[in-house]
Amino acid sequence: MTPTPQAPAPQANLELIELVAATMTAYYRDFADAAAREGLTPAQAKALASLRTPMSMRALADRLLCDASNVTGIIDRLESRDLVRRQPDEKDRRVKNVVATESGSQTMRRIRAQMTTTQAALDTLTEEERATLNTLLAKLRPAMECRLP
Amino acid sequence: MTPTPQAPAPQANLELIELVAATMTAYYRDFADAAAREGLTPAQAKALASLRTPMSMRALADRLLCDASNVTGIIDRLESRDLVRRQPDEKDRRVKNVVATESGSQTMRRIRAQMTTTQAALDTLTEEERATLNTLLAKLRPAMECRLP
DNA sequence: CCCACTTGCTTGACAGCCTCAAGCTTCTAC
DNA sequence: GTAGAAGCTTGAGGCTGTCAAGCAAGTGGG
Repeated sequence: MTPTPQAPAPQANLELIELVAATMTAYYRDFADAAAREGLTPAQAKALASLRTPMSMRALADRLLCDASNVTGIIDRLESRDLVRRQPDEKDRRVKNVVATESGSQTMRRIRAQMTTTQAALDTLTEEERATLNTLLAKLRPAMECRLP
Repeated sequence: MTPTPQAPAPQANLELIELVAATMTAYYRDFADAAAREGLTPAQAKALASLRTPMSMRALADRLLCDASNVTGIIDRLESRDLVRRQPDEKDRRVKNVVATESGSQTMRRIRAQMTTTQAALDTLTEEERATLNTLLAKLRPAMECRLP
């Protein structure tokens, strides 16, 4: 497959891609720092963040795009701190549903609140600019999340 | 500096932050997948990507925001594959400058070229939209990268 | 019913990432 | 010089990630 008929000059995207990379790196650092302040690793915080709603181990592994055995370890460590609980599923006794405890939810709220760099950066934009960015990212999202082989 | 006089309702940013998070996650996955196709871990690819220009171990550790001892291991593994070389510095004999080999540079170019999901996603935007996104991210960048304690 | 098969979760082995503390060599400044 | 700082490496130890193997529990065909 050749590139789209009138593909944008690849050159045109280079700077943009670099900007996306830089933004994402900064965002990740902000997230990791906030998690660390609560004594969580990025992977633990990511798992906890996914548990706004309860979820089986399997579903969590799919969401985090990693092996189920990896999730076992992460949830073990969260559970040993009472941030999360494993509940047997009623219908299928193989399944364990993971639920955030009240303490886990509070921790997650604190982490979100402590991502001050991202917040502050977004606040340097005008309201209109934020709206535009929102629109653009929303348009970008589906294609970004589409999963190739 | 306090936030702008009429700071945006925090509510206004919630969706935007979630979009940034989603975009960042997708971008990182694209990067990690492309690196994996070349047999590199994300950390190795990140280091290699930083070596467009040669750099001391110390400088690399600062750039990657991690401990110098960590960089030793990463560079060890890259060097054992001839993607990178340590060169003694002429002026300061404590320093080792890390240089990407030709093979290393080629590998990095292939990784960048294989980040097809990100490329394809950006191509769903019109030329004008890409320009706007570029402007917005460029404006966002300095505040995103500013390092708080 | 029973068998084979699949699915959900856990365990163990092993590699890589990451940090800290300790150590070596080489500057740098007094 | 000599003390201290700076650059790099090593070793210990925890976390993340993958794979292979195993157990328990659901599923479907004969």
